[in-house]
Amino acid sequence: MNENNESKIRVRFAPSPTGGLHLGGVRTVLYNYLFAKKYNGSFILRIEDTDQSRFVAGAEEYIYNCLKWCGIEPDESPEKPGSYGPYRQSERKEMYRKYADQLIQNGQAYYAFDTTEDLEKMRSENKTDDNPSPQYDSRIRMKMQNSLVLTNEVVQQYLQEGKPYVVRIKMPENEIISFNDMIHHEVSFESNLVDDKVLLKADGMPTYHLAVVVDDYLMKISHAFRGEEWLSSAPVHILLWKYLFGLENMPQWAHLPLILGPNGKLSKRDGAKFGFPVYAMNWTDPRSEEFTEGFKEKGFLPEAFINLLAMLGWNGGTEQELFSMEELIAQFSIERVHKSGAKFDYEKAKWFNHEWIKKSSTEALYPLVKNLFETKNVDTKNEDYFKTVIGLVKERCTLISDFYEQSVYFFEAPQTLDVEAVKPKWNENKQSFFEILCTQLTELKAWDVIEIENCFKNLATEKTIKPGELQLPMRIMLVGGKFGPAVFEIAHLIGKEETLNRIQSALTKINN
RNA sequence: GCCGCGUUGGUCAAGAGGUUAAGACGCCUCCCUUUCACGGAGGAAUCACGGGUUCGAGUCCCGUACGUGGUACCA
Repeated sequence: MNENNESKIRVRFAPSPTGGLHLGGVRTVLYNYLFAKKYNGSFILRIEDTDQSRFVAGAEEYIYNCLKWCGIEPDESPEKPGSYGPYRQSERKEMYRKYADQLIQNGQAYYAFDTTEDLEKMRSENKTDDNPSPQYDSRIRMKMQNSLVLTNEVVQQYLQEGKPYVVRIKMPENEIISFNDMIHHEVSFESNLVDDKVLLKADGMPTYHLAVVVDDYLMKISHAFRGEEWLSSAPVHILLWKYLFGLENMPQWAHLPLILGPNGKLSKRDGAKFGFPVYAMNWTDPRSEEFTEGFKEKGFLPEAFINLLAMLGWNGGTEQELFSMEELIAQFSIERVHKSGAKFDYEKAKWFNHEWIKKSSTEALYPLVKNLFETKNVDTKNEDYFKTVIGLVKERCTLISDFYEQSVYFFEAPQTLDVEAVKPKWNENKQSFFEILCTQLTELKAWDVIEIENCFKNLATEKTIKPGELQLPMRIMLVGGKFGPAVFEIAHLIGKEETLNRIQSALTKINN
């Protein structure tokens, strides 16, 4: 970045509230946020709701919730206005028109009265194999119904009659429009190949193109990060900056590489198809009722989610892969953001979560796991006991939801036992071992790990069976399957009575 | 079609003219643990292709291929 420290760093994330917030969106927020925090700047959340037809109830609220979950608090937002409000574009509607008027007056934009039908007709008439999508550009604009073609009288008359119109930018001819992107560096376009984009819609709302420029100016945005899908429309924005506010005031652009799915741009359909979340949090479209799973509900820790997103397109240049938000803020640099898109790998994502679960304290995990067990209606006994269990099993949990199967047996006797794992090698001697074990354990004075283990091993020696051969059956009896921490540890925790009950009930099952 | 952007193992990636081309995920083998994990030791696997420039190219240039985005009164 430039060492121009004169003006304050101000960045923004500007989503349109039309549905779930996906991976790429969160990563854009993240990079914005990291950049702002690194340079002591401000991070602004602006809601780009200029398309009334795409309004979705609850979508804005949902965005706030996602950011909150991620641990990203905007410095300014519709909920927390700063001095550049309002922060919703729909509420700024009146601010855009004068800029559109200014452009028209300067001959840099014009009124266009073409109806949807006119446009369709133009497109179908000009459509050829070589040009499947004809643009409203310098070649055809003189054949349309606009203030470039119509006489001034007619234009005034239309305006007075209230005939619907849009304002289009008039792309200059034979110009090279170039700018310096923080990630892609020099990028250039030929003006002849860019169409006359609509700036102001018939309903008086600005399109993204006008709104983003005007708002970034008015909100004193210093650096503008957005997805690479915007790179193609950058020339329109550059021109608008030049016309309206001066290139010297334009924010520095950074077009972030896309996050790709298994085949192409990541979509919510990929998630359903390949079994991984795409949105930060659960989202149900209020109209279609279509449900899309979120990382949060899938069992991801926000720290892990942030970490894995940060690494998708950025790398500190060291071998470090696990970063907390603070570490990211300290080490993030836009220069190290990649140019190319990154394919999302769910396996790696789960690895990050696993690492973060291991890193997290029992204290931090407790409320999450407690909540999980509550939804499963399991009585988790007392808090200390629960926490001991969490500490014991956390290294074998990849997702928070794994805590259920990895530790239910500490609270309830297993519903099913993997008897097939013991039956083949079962015999009289082992049967007798466990029967005697029960009586010996009953008489055990102190119920601690060492005592239980000694009792178990001594008896095994007496019976001339290798303790190892008996530990697996014991485990199945207590846990139900071939997993979990040390058996004697489990026996100790669940208590004498429960241990004896489980052994006895398992014995009858094995003999059936 | 046209325009933009991109291309190091299956995936994420280090690399900024001279390296045995890091590391991580995943996979495989072994050790630890007579469970599952954790941990440890190994292994297979890569510079899209073709031309230049250079004593020397993954690194620079050109072309091709492929991928990806845009081509809306959506953002």
